[in-house]
Amino acid sequence: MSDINLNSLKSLLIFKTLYETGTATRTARDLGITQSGVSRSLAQLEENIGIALFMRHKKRLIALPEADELYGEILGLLSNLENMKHSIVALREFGASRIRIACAPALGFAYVPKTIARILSDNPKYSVYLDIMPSPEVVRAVEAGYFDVGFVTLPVTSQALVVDELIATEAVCLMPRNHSLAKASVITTEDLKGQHLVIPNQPNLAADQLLLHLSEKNIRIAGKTEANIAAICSLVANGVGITLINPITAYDHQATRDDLLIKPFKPAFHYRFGLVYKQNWANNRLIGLLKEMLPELPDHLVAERLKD
Amino acid sequence: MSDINLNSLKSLLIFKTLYETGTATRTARDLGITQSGVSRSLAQLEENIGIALFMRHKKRLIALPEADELYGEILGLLSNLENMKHSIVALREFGASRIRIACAPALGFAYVPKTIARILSDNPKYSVYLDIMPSPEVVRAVEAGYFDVGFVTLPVTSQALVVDELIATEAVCLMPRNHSLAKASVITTEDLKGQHLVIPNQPNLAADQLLLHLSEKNIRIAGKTEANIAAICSLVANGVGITLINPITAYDHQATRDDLLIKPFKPAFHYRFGLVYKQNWANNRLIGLLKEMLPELPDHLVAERLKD
DNA sequence: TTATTTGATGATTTATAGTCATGTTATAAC
DNA sequence: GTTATAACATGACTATAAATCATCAAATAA
Repeated sequence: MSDINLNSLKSLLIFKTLYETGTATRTARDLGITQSGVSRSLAQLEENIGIALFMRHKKRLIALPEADELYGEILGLLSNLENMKHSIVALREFGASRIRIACAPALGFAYVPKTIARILSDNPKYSVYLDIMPSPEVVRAVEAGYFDVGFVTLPVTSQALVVDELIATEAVCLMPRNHSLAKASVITTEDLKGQHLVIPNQPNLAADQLLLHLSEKNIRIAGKTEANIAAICSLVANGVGITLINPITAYDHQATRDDLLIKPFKPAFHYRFGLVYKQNWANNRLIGLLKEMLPELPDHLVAERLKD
Repeated sequence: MSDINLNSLKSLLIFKTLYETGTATRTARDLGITQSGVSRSLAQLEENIGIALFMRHKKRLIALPEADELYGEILGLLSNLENMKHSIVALREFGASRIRIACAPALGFAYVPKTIARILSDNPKYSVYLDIMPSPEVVRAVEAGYFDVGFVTLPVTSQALVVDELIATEAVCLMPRNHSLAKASVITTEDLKGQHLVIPNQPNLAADQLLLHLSEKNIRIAGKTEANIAAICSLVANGVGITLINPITAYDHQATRDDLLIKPFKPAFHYRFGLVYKQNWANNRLIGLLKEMLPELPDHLVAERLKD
């Protein structure tokens, strides 16, 4: 008597139709059941919620004020339910349509946004949430469930996540168009002698390798500026110095300004980027799209072993 | 496969708990059912909506991205349902909690609003909708279902509605405090000779009776002003003339200004007010309250036969 | 290796929802 | 007044859906 049991939405639907049509017979016909079924359903609903909803007067069902109010409530609930059904259809059709992406800075400012834009132009239904953070934080955020997938600089060590390698490239040298090295076709470690270097302030495998290499070869640079990766290109363009940087970031920035030059660099410092996610996302359509829709890199930037 | 059958909310609740607890065993314990029931319910839900929600991996259930989204949807739906249950409990406790009241002007500006205020101060849960219109329109509006109850001037003829008589009073004479008749203790028809009368412009039994009576007795008045009942008292207070009016309106207005006098009038012109509503509201609690909570009238205003 | 935990499944029971046949009451038609 | 029609209720029955029991298989912890 006291606790309301609304597991069966059917009785609510029958009530709603009854309220709208006014007679049990008509309701039964509309819903494709029998009149006695409607009568029973109503009686049971009233018993269940402990409220008389219709007055039985001269063999007619007359809606009581309580029925008016319940009807209003039910309209809301049923429309909510209808929305959910639509969402389910969409889910079935397109799979999960929301993805939270954490992205390392190297890819986060243009490369991944470009990818997302491509996906969304084909499938406007998806919702995307994108944030940029250093690779180690990306890994932690995905492990913790704050994000669904992460773009990271490889290698990463995480036994909880699936790691797909996506891109392998070699560092390139970025310099102002009017730089003294502008005519060289390839830049080497030797060329850096006496130069001012601009390097990322985040721990960075390639930059570390470079500095180690310079010290091994006993090459002295004029000085260095450490900066956030988003600011490096601007520093270079303004003549602060030259930088060794992953080619994706380099091309992303060069595309928006004409005062920068990109040069190959020897020896090769490798950058590898990948996607990390939990096992349960393995067969997800959005993950698939993220991999498929990555912009092509200029051929000469792709490391040999990924070219096949 | 294609049409979604969500008659059973139970499966949604089981899914929700499963999503939250992470294991079917725990879910079963929490919900007081068996583990096999949970397993079956989930399998059936997935089959029903055509979406895999959990990945079965090493005898564990791992939520898929689709489950994340469905969970969000279900939270909304279930909170909606919870609200509805609360509404139902309130309905059971207090009956229908919304009432639409149509009211004749005589009672609509102060008497009924005062009643409503009393009811709401005791039971803030109720929602009230109040409108003012002439008695015949009140009757039609209630018959048509646009309003739940109506306060009307009696008599009314409607076989579709229940009519409860609430108040029987006699017309009183309202005049400015500085009027020449201000010293009389009782006003009679004779006293109206040569006076300017202010009367309601709506068809009105008492006013009609008065005019008939005056013409029968061959009493000539100086002139008359017909006005909306809401404006009559202001006209009187400003010296336009005197009026014969129902005592409720008279006292309502006199209470807010000190330049008006109320005098008994002979012979008696009766006013009767009543409540009209459809049969299905007969036992409604709000109707009962409306009757109970009417402000007391000063004793001398109540007609003899209602005094008991 | 053993004990424990987890989810899945066949067989069975239980509970629910609905039908059928019929009854009663009211209204409309003749 | 009689008859036909239409409304809702109800006892008895049935089909369907839901849950259980008992048991299995896989994984993990002791």
